[in-house]
Amino acid sequence: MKDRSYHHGNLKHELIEKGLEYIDRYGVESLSMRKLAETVGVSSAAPYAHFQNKEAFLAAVWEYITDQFYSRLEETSNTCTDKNRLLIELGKSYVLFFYENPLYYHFLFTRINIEVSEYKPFLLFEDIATDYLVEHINIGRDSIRPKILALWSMVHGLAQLVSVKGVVNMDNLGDEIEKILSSISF
Amino acid sequence: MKDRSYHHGNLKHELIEKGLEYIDRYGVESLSMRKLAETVGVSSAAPYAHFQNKEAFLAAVWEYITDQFYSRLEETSNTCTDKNRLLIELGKSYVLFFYENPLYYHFLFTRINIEVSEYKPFLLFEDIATDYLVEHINIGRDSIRPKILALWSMVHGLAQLVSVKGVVNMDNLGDEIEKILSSISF
DNA sequence: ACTCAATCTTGACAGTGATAAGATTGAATG
DNA sequence: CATTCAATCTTATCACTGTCAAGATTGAGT
Repeated sequence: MKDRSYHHGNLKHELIEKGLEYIDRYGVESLSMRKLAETVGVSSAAPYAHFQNKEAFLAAVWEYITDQFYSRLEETSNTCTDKNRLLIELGKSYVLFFYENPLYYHFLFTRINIEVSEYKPFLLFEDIATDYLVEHINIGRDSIRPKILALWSMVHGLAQLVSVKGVVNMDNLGDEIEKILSSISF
Repeated sequence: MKDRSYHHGNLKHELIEKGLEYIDRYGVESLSMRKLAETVGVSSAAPYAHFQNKEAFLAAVWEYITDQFYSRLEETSNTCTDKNRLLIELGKSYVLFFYENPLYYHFLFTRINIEVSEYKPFLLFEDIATDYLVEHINIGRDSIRPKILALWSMVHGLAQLVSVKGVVNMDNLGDEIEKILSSISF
């Protein structure tokens, strides 16, 4: 907590946290390394001791947010007692996470070339959805893939459409999402 | 076509076209007004005679791309003879448009605060989907809204997920999309 | 032929990402 | 405890960006 010392002591982590905060409020577009450095109380070149360049810094923030997203899904998965509602609850969490932080969606999914097999939140959703469908639908585990993708697309798309004005009634968003997700069948 | 004349003659339109081309190739992130001006063969401040600022310019490009998107959907709607396949074909066009121009999705849906009732491509999709469901499902026109949103979310989400590596088999993407879209029912 | 508004250029400003050179330090070593 | 050294931070600087004010150029209408 030595605010005035030459060595900040916790700069790397604080840059990520403050950067996250800034992105959440104003978006990536207007984030600058210099402003960020000043916010943290450090010279404009200091961040480059911890990150090769701005892109590398944003990548770090990207992983940070991804972890939050994953944790949210994981928590939902763990706390949901009614297995019949697991898929719906997971979908709700998926959508609500980005409704609560609209700028994250943009930031997470448009900057970096994601590979599905390496993106943990996707894999988690896929696993749970697969188990669910195997349990509730009478088809084999292999012919299930298109349904998984349909479901996933729906949740993923809804996560973004929710931030479009006028699409969904925002008053009781949870119910609204549930109504939409459960309006189709397999 | 007077390339060397003081007055360019067609600057505004050419800026939009070249800007579009650039975004398509490298993304919005790295687009600069100065480079663009140089590309077109004009001084760095010239664009500001036609656009208040960079944001206004990007807004113009945004409308330009939106028009293309809308035209694509409209054409599909007009040329599809089999009314039973209209919805599927529309969904395919929706997804394929962004597959062919992956950077457009990012550009269209993350910069500007869209209002549904003013976004023509959304309205078109909604109209067609509504007609289709009314025709094929035995429920009233009012209780149909959640299904529309589910369908739309799915198509919209798939449009983005398709650009994620490893999600869909790219060899015959059209069939793949159709398989996914038709794997659910209402 | 003249005028004028639209268009374009030049020159400047502050803010940006980034790098090189050097200053400061905490921690490990003797 | 003194010394060393690598990690960390500052300062100075670079090329580039968006944008504006001032003035130059021109085509279209009088």
